[in-house]
Amino acid sequence: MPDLEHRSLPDSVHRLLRNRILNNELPAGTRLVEMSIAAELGVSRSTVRLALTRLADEGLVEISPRRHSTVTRLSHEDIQDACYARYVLEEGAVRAVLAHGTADLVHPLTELVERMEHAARDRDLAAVVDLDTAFHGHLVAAARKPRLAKLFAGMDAQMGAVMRSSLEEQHLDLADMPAMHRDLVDALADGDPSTVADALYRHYLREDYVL
Amino acid sequence: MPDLEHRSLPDSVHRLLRNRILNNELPAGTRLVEMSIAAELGVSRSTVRLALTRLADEGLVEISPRRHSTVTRLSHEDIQDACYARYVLEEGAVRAVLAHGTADLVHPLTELVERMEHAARDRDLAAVVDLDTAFHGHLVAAARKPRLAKLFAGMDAQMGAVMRSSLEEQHLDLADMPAMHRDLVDALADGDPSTVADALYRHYLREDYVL
DNA sequence: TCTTTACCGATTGTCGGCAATCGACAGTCG
DNA sequence: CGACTGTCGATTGCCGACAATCGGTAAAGA
Repeated sequence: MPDLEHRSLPDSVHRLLRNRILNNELPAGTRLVEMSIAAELGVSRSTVRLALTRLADEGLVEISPRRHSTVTRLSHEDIQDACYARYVLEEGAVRAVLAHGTADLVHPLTELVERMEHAARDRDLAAVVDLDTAFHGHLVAAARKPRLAKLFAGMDAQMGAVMRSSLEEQHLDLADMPAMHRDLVDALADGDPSTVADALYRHYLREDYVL
Repeated sequence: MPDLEHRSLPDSVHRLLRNRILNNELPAGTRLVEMSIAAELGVSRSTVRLALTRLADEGLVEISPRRHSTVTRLSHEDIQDACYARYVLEEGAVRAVLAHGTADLVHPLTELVERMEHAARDRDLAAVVDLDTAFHGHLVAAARKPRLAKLFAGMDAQMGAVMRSSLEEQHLDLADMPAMHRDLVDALADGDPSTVADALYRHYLREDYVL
C-alpha cells in the first residue's frame, strides 16, 4: 500500500478509492463493502465509511441505505448532464475572468497545452486527464470566486470518469485533446465573451464528444 | 409531515443544527463542540461529527483540524461570492429552461409569488425565506439538469443566511421580496434569454442587495 | 520583566463492537 | 406447481472508548 499516511486517513482512503474507480480497477456496478475495504487497507470501518460518503457526494458511488454501496454507472444522460453543469460553472467563471482581462492567463495555459501535447504523443492517458483538470482548474481559479471554484472542483472526478469513458469508447481521441484546449486559449486571447462562451460550449457539449 | 422522511440520525442532527444557525440561535463565531452537542441531543459523537461535516460542506460551519468547529462568519466578499455562484447556476438552468419554453412555469411561480406577498405582509421572515427557496428551486428543477439542481440546492442554506443577514442589516426589505420575484416571472414570460439573464443578475447582484 | 519551555486540559481522529435491518433462501400451504 | 412466510446470513447504523494533538498557562531561566 502506497503512502496511506500522508494526510488524514479518510482523505487517503478517499483518494485511493477514487483512483481505483477512475482507472477502472473498480468497474461500474462493483459492490463496495466497508468491512472488506477496511480489512484490505488496514484501517477502521468508520474511516472507509467516511471515504465512501465523500465519493457519494462526488457522484462516483451510490449508497443504498441499509444495503451496500456500488460504483456509479454513468448513463448517456448522466454524461450530458455532468458536462452541462461543468460548462455552466466554467462559463460563469470565465465571464468573471474576462472582466479582469486574460493577459496573465494565456501564457500558463499555453504551457499546459504544450505539456498536454507531449503527453498525448506518448499516449499517456492519465497525464492528459490530469493536465485537463489542471487546465480548467487554473482557468476557473483566475476568476477569484472561491465558491464557484469549489463547486467546479467537486466535479473533477466525474469529468475524469466521463473523459475516460469517452476515450475508451472511441468517441474522443487522445490526440484531439490538446487542440481542443488550444481553441479555448485562442478564444480567451481574443477576449470576446460570446466567442469564449461558444468555444466552451463546443469544448464540453459538441455532439461527438459524449457517448 | 416533514419528518416522515426521517431517514437517518445524522440527517436529523444536521437539519436541527442548520435551523439553529439560520435562526441565529447559534450566531456566527459560535464554537461547536462535538461532545457537548452529542450530550445535549442524546446521540453519539460520531453522529454529530457527520452532521458537522455536512454543515461544513454547505459552508455554514468551518472545521479547523485538531481544534474545534465554529459557525462561519460571512464577510462582505463571502456574500458577493455566494450570490455570484448562485447566479451562475440559476442562469445556466434558466438557459436550459428557455429552450423548452416557459409556459407551464409562469403559473406555479406566480402562485408562489402571491403566497410570498401574503407572508411579507405578515412580516413572516421564515415563510418568505422558505418561499424564496421554493421559487428558485422550482425554477431550476424545470431545467431537468439533476447535477445543476443538486449544486444549486447545496447553496440553499448559505443563501438563506445571506438573506437573513441582508434583511437584518436593513439592506433589503421584506416587502421588496415579492416584487423582485415578480420581475423574474415577467422576464421569464417574455422569454428573451438576455432579458431573463439581466433580471437574474439584478435579482442576485444589484449593489443594494448585499451588505 | 521578558522569553522560553514543559505541562495540562480540552478536543478531535480513529477504532472495534453491538444491535437493527435488508435480501436471499428454504420450507410450507393452497 | 406457484405463492407466501419465517428464518438466517450479510451488511450497515450507531455507539462509547482510547489515543493523538492542539492551545493556553504556569513555571523556570536570563
